[in-house]
Amino acid sequence: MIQNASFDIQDFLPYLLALSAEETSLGFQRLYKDKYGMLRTEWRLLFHLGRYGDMTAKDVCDRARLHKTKVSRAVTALEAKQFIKRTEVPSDRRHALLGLTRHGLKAYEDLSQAAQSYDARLMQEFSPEEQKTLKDYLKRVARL
Amino acid sequence: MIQNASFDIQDFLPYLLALSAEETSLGFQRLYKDKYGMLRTEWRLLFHLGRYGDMTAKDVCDRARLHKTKVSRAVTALEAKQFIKRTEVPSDRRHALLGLTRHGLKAYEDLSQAAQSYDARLMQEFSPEEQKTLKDYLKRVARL
DNA sequence: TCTTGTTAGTTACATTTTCAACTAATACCA
DNA sequence: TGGTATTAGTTGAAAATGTAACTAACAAGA
Repeated sequence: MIQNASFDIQDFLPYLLALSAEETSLGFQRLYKDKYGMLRTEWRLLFHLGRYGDMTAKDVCDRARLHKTKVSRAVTALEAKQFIKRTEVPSDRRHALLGLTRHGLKAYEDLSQAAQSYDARLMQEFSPEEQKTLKDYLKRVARL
Repeated sequence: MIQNASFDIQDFLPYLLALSAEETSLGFQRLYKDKYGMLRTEWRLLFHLGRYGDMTAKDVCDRARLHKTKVSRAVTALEAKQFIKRTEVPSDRRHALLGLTRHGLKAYEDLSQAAQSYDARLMQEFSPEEQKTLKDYLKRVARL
């Protein structure tokens, strides 16, 4: 059925990454979406605060590679859901420090655990060496 | 600055894939978006028709793993831009065969070439063996 | 041939994302 | 001190996506 052998889209890295990302994100989405009513950006924000501690929205933008409007809306949403709180910084009232509430911490711990299991499930088809290789390569591609 | 060492989001496969996909798709997006005014789904449709020959929208859904509404809209858009034409199948008037116009074929050839160069550029940091390994692993993750 | 079920594709609507413009606070510098 | 430039974050409108309901054509059995 192959017509033009010039270049196969199935070997195009951005396409392979897009398909893989779609394939793997759907399963995890159910966890944070159905259970906590979160959006992808909200989950990322939660994880960054949980893992790396309090930081400003700007820090989240840089670390999580998210646009400021996305972060701004995620902050509003997670604040409304009582997962995070913001504390104004008196020395520079332009930004506010974001941190998890007790409730947010619980959600983070639960989702973090779930992510770990889900990751293990996804990776079970790969040997430990392969797992390390795959993730190392992806970090290089993502410039992490 | 690390607070909770339980599980690092940077090692979570869906997250790594999402970042890598975003990182690599942006560069290519400029090509099909700015030059041809195409959307991601439209580019995928074009590539599938160019590479694998004429097929119905349903075939595209299955092969390209796209939802039928996305494909339906991409078909309408690419038809309006004169990149593809549809031919009704008399034996079953429910579906129509999609194929590239001369204009669409030129766009496909151009973009296919651009994709190849872009892919090479992305992969140049990897040795030939590493390139093969990375893509093989991704195909396994994506269940291709 | 009716009627029930399935399939291909479209349309409508709600949700998300993106983009650009905006406000408010601070920094820099003549 | 005053004026301009930056920076953090918000808001609104437009574009894109996802979901579900819909139409039209065909299939298959009573």
